[in-house]
Amino acid sequence: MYTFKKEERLCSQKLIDELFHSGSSFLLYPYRVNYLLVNSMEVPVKVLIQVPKRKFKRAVDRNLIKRRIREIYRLQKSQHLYPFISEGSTLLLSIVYVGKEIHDFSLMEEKSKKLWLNLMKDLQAQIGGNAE
RNA sequence: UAAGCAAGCCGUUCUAUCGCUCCUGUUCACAUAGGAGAGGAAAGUCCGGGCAACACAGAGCAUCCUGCUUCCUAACGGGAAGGAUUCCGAUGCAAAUCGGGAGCCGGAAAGUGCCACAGAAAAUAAACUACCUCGAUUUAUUGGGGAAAAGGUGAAAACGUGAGGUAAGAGCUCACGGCUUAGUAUGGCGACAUGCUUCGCGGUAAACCCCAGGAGUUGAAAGACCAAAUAAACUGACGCUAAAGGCCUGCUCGGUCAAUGUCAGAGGGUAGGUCGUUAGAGCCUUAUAGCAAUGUAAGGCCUAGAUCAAUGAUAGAAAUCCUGAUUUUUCAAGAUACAGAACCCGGCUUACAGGCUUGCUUUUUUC
Repeated sequence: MYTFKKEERLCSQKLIDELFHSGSSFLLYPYRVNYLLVNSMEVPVKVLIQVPKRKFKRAVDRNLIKRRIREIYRLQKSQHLYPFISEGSTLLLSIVYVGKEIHDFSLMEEKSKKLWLNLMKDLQAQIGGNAE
């Protein structure tokens, strides 16, 4: 359950291009999220985590934030994310850290819970819209 | 004993749960067991090499880099030892000796240029005050000449001191001394040192320049290989004739070509993957040569390998530091630096909480 294997990461250049060209996005401080539903692959969600070099000059800081986000995603995904993805489709997801400073793990955890709720709402609205 | 400086070394530890990357074993597979998993700077990308591709007859010019000597090294702009210069300290009347530092240490006597402000003058000399001298006169002014000693200016004023010399002066001459060129003798592998003879006496080479030595360009996004899918073109096979077309032939039949269709192939090399790529100028121990950098020999060890990029998160305990309270050992809160491998090595430079070791200097105490 609490895994984070290679297959769950978004590595393909083509998929990334597709996500940023035709995907939707919203902002929930300190994250910005891009997402796109595509046809099914081997996993329900493929995720991409980014921390901009412009805001954090030192590699140590960027690594720390990326590792925290990854850990939060790993612990929360099965509870908050997977049940809402319908079978036969995969969600491409990009999480960008836009905060200016490094926050505590607990705060980031709280924020990300809100993030999932927000994301689910948007997704449901989108699916409903398509059906009409 | 305390403080400061320099050099070297270390640079949080343990447990539990849940993960990540690689390797090995088992398994058809799903899985599962075991092992390994950031640094002294991994950083800056400043030098030097390996490796790779491309370029390259030979010679010259330009450009750039290096610049005391010898040694070490794969190589270096790095290091070691030494020389000269210079700074600090100690001893000493002084000369000097000893100890500890410092650095873009070839040439200004090949040539050219430049030297702010101030000052008379910043370099073939030059004359503001003052000095000497020859005139002119209105007798305190003016003109010519000599002179670089004195004044003041400046970062720097034609080597310093003394004597001779002179109208007054001047390395103009002499003595002693300083720096320096060339020659020579001795010592040293050499830089260089010491002596003698001799030439000369502002600075600047990070201004041009001269001398000696050296440099091909680009970097692992190098480069080598495998190779879906798709489109057009190519090749082959099959299929096809209802009509039209080219050729054999003026016509008919027949043959053939082309086109359309289906299938296959080759090519190129996109997506993606493999190698390069972690066994190396490697690490550890011992012996040995050397003042040392370092070399040699023997034995042992295998010690990160990701590719959008692993090495983490949470909880608990311990250690250290600091602040406050208490008061002389307890409690509470906080902190635990700089910083994250990306082809690999050798250096240099910069960052760094806290701790340890060694050396030197100063201070205090005791003998």
